[in-house]
Amino acid sequence: MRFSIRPSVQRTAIMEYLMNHKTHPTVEEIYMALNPSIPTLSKTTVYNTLNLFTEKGAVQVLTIDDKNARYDANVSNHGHFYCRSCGKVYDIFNVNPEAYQIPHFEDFKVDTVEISYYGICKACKGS
Amino acid sequence: MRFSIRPSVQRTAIMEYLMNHKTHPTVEEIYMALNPSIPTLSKTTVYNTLNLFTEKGAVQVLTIDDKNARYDANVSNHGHFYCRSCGKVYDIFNVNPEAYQIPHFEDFKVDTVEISYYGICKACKGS
DNA sequence: CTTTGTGCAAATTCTTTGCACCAAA
DNA sequence: TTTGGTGCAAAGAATTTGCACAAAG
Repeated sequence: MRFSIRPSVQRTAIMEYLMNHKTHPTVEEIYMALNPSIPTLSKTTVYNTLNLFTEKGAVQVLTIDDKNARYDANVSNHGHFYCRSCGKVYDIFNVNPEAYQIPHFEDFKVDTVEISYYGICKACKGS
Repeated sequence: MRFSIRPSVQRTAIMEYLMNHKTHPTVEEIYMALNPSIPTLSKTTVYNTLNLFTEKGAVQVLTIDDKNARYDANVSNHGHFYCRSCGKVYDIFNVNPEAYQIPHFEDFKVDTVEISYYGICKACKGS
């Protein structure tokens, strides 16, 4: 693992889960998914690990959902859609790509740009 | 007050506070600011009122700060900068205005676009 | 041995809910 | 006199913290 993070069974499993599930999972979802294969896993460790990954820039936290933090292993420029009905978070690619460029402001040193779309997804619209 | 919201002392005070303080205050900040002039005011009412305003589209909740909901009475198209050091939220106008247009996606019906910038503000940089 | 990681339990913080009382139409 | 608003206390939910034990270098 690059980013100078020492691997462990737990850390590797969490990173692999994030890379294989591009659903922007919550801490709870990651914990529930990995607990069967790592029965000793604690939610504290999931929190610790995701905080570490975030500090090191290995993953991005999305604040799109005010109830839970969502994690994304894709750190490249893309947006997200949050369905107000089912709560799922979807990736949005290739929309206003220039808006993701880090702007240079007089009074603020920007390091991250987050673009979030809110509404209802097709699946929920039908129901 | 338009938006078909019945006025009350509390509601009017909260809306006026938001219109006069464009600092994207938290529930706590609004409560603390108004409590001296309305001693009976409860935090529950601040929550109730802001939820009502949000449902009616009279104010916008910002999810930029994962710790607290921030409220903005300016519902027009603009972005926000969050200082990771002091936690203040600043308005960002006239940057990529086209990115605030509601996009039309095949699978998602979008009603809101939120653009958030994260970093360190000038005041915190110096310290 | 010394540093780092894990995980339990407890604490903290933000927000919502249930319910009784008050105010307005 | 019925509907809607307020506010207290309690509940709920997400996240962090303190600490002891385990693992790794």
